[in-house]
Amino acid sequence: MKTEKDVTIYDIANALGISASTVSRGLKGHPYVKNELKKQIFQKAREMGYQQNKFASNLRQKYTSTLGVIVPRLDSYFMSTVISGMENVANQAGYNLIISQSLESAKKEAAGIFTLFNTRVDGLLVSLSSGTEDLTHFDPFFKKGIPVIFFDRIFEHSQCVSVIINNYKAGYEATSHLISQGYKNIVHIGGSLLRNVYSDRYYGYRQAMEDNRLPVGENSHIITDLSFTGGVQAAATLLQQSPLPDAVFAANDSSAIAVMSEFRKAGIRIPQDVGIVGFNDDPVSRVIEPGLTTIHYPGKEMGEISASTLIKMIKGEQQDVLNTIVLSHSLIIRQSSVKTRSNI
Amino acid sequence: MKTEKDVTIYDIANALGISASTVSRGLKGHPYVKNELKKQIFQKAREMGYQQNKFASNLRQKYTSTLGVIVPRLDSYFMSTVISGMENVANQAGYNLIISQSLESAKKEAAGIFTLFNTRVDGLLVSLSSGTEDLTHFDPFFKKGIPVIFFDRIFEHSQCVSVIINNYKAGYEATSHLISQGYKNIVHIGGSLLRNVYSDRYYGYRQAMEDNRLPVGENSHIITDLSFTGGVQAAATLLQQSPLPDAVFAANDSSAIAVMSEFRKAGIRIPQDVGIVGFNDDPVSRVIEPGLTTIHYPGKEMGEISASTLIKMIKGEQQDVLNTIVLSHSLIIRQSSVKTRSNI
DNA sequence: GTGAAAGCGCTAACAT
DNA sequence: ATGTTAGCGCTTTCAC
Repeated sequence: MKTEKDVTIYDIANALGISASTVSRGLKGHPYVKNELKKQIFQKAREMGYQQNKFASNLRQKYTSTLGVIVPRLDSYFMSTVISGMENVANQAGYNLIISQSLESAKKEAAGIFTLFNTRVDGLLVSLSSGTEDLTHFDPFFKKGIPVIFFDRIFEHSQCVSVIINNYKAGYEATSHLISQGYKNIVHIGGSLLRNVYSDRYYGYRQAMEDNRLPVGENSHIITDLSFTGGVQAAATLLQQSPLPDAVFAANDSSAIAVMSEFRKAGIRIPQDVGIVGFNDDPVSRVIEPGLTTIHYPGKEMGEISASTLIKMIKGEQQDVLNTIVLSHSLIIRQSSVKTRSNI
Repeated sequence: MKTEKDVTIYDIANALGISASTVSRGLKGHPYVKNELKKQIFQKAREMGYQQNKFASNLRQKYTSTLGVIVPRLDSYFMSTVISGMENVANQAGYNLIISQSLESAKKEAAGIFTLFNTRVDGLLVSLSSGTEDLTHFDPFFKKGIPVIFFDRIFEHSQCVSVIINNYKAGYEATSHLISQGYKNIVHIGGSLLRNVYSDRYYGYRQAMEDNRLPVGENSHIITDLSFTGGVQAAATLLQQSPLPDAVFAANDSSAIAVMSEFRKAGIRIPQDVGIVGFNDDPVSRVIEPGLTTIHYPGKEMGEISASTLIKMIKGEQQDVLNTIVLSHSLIIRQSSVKTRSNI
């Protein structure tokens, strides 16, 4: 596919009757090169259609100006906002983003990480797959001292910075809100407890229940893949319980909405009969009826902060003591969980 | 940041008492190397923590196994499914994806394209920004014969393959459906006519109106950025018209839903008073009430086909005559546009 | 200020 | 089947 030969700094040097090293220096604004000459070099470079060869440059310099990103899935609203935020920051700082997805498989994750390592990314931005059990596949990065940042779905590691929200608190707040509305028999629909995001939300839920002396039965916790379909199935399970739970706190909006939709089909009124709270503040949650109460989750900011922190680490501008960055979340109260007249 | 020296094929060669070229050949499964030796090489490589240096390899080979992607925005459901599809295919074929977004600005698009060119991507996957007026910023790619594929928001170009759906037909079908339901005063909310996706949908709409001898007034076409907010504004404009239109065909689901929501707030019944059709089949459209009639749009497949075609082109396996790939869409009829008893 | 020259690590022609 | 060797294009001492 590649045809014509590329213009190199040697070609420019020849055309100008100077040496390649001077061209190299001139092109990157080295102070030793006379301004006059610099201009000529730039001029000639443009004229000849010069394109710098990053491989050769990288080969010498040992860095790539590339950040690796690996996430469970690309096709969720939350993840796309995160990545959008990362792209903004990376781009402005002169970094490229190489993106891959694990599709929730630990194996695919390991393979992706390996590829990114071979691609010699300067740093890594990671949100773990639901199946990941340990961090051994990151060892090459740790050994080489290449910075790794975990965001959202993290794993505690002394060498890594984590960017998260306080999922425990969010889970606690969501549940407390339901309790304050008079709901008592509250069920939690969550994801794999291997992942901090889901275990924290779950324990937050439990704590809130306990603090209010509400019982948590063994049927009160359903673990799903948090897909819409998973939510439909969970709803079917719940509909067989008697008594029916009077509220559901789901660890994401998709499953919350699936449950809401199935319950309504079954003639259950939301929020009068059953209250529902989701998680993520997906745009769906504000247009659906009734509006879904949910936890707002700063995706774009999470992406921006993760990327900018990573870049600082790469440049050695980051203090080593930094370990965790916690972003603030907020409970967005809509109609799906409000029994009383008060409304927002 | 980079500390310890990397292990090279020379180190492996030394350790094994053989030459670097044999190691190189062994590592990539060259048939000339004895199986026995191959095993030793792999074994040693793993033992020493060898990591292949892609720069050096690329520098020699002149290709990068990297595909550049540039899209208007990353944070839409449609785009994230497209990219997810691309990532699947690229990854399986051993390609990396470098992704950047133009944020609908022609200037940012040009800058992104330039960076991708310098990064020496082997090929380009592009969906144009709404502001792009010509293709001059792609010239470096065309000149060098690097394959470019346009998907969704395309620009006709003899050297490029385009992957699209038939937006004209989709617009025609959406509008015809509304007409068949008895709606007559149908308004279209669309995007920039510079982009095929929006102009085609618009002309499809017009043609359907014309074929049914329905008038298209000058107020019948509102151009917005197709955001939710844009939809809210469009709704405000429409609410001032008298008579009120009795149906809206919007070029995406976000604005359709915004209009639906605003109209309902104003006491207008959907679909009895006003019928609404969107575009994209965003997951929202099936959970909202009433369900939104919309055009299903195969995002993931569009991504997969674009990527696999690009890879074929890079490898020279693609026939040159190929110019456009049209994927099929379908009209998903839900409640928002159905006046009669028939329902799906 | 500018030039000469030695690599960076890998690959591929050529030799054996 | 394996080794030798000459670059790929750039950066970076070290001279001058």
